[in-house]
Amino acid sequence: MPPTETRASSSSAGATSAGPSGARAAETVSGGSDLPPATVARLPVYLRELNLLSRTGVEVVSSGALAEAVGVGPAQLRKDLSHLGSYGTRGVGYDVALLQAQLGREMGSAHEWPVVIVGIGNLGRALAGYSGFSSRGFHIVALVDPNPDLIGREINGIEITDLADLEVVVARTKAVIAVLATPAEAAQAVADRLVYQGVTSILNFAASVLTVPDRVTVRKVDLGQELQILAYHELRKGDDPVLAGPLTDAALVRSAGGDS
Amino acid sequence: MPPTETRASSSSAGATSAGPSGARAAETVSGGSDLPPATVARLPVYLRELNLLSRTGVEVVSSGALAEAVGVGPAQLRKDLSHLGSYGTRGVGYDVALLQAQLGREMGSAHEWPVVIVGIGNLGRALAGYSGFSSRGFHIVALVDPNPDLIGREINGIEITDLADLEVVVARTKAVIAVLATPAEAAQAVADRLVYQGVTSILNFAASVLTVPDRVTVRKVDLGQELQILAYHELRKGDDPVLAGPLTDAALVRSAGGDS
DNA sequence: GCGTGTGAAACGATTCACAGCA
DNA sequence: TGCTGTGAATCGTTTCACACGC
Repeated sequence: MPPTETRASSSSAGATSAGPSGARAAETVSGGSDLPPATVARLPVYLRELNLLSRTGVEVVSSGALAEAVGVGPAQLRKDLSHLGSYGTRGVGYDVALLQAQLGREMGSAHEWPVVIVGIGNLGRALAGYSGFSSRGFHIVALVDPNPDLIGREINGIEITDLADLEVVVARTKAVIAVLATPAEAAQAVADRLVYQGVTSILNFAASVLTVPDRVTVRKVDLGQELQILAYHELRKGDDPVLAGPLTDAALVRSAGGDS
Repeated sequence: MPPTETRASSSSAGATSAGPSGARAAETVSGGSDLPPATVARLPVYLRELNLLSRTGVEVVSSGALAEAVGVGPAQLRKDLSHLGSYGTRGVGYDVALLQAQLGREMGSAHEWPVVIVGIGNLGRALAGYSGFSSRGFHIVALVDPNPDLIGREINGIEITDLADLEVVVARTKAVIAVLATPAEAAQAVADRLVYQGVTSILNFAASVLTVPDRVTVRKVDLGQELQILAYHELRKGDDPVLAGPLTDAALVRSAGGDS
């Protein structure tokens, strides 16, 4: 019987933890540990806005102002921040620099994370040059692909390595975070090799479900899926059915609303 | 006073509806209308797997099998599907073709959605050629960018148009879905123009918060943010405190777990 | 028997509302 | 006075458990 594994799926779900087996991490004393996932997903947004504010010279923000800027409710922002401790001043607001520091610490902004990208197709190539990675402390240290036409070529000063050498590359660069931009069929096999080599976080752009051991965190980003969700909402907007819309016979009358 | 607007934020939240004003949609009788957002986010995944199954010749799936394949609990899958009606057979499972059809209808898979991409940088270029779009019914009908070096060039047979002509392009192509891959600073201005021109769904790759009228649905995908969330989890893994984190020499014995 | 469909319970996340402190 | 920090209320989602029909 194989050890505990989880399937990682939706674009908002990272999978880790929870092994029914031993583990039972010892509620470590130091920094307050795990925040609610929903909060974790928002912290980067707050952090980005704080960086922006501090660059503009703002020294203090109220929860109201910051919340407005990032598009959440003020109460939610306060609750989120309260999970990390009390870094605000009543009647005043939050010290931007302080909050920035605390938040950055929580998110590991100080670290320089080496990242390996596997699959240098359309998307992988774009990710290799994406400035949003490097600007947030992620260094692309290797590009990996099986295509002989690509191997040896450089993107942004990084040479593309043969997929056959994946193990070597991961070991050499000591990367624990990997980005998967391979075709769906290849994704699981690559993931297995990455994980075996010590990678514990995977950002998966392939449209397939990965099965990984519990200790590995996977986040899936499926661009096609995102558009499909938009299409879903499109379908039930404007009353004009797009013609070719076979269903939708009657009632899409927006607000049918004779009340009561 | 401008009409109701919402800020759209996290990668899992689409914003629409909810206007505190009138609306109050009348619980329309016909086809079961809006599904819970969490369900909507999963339907594309189910659909993809069903397509796969049907291509393999499978004719029936149980909730258990399908759930396993897409990485959710069987109960969740059944509840999700139950929102669209009863398309399964008790004691047997779901007819793949039928379910595929129903689900496809719900997600508008029959439609051919024209899509405009604004911002042909690294990412925009990749998205322009991304097969995951076209294969799911989304046709890239225009690429728009202000860079004179790009205007007139072609990607995948589509010519890049001047951002100045955005309105013309949207009008001509009748696109209601747009993809934003501009720098963060430009995103809001472009979004405003898109919305004014009749676009009602935006997939936003820019790392900034968009403010749009209520009727417009926005989904944000922030790739840097995704990595940051992974980094957060990385930070609280392996007990070895970081120290530039080479850890992993020892314990990666796949199943650390001497059971019990 | 077996697997769907579904109410009910459990859980988590968001919102409200207010006490407490600068 | 004003804004934070937080219990309590609300809302949505997931999970459980079982009745129903093939």
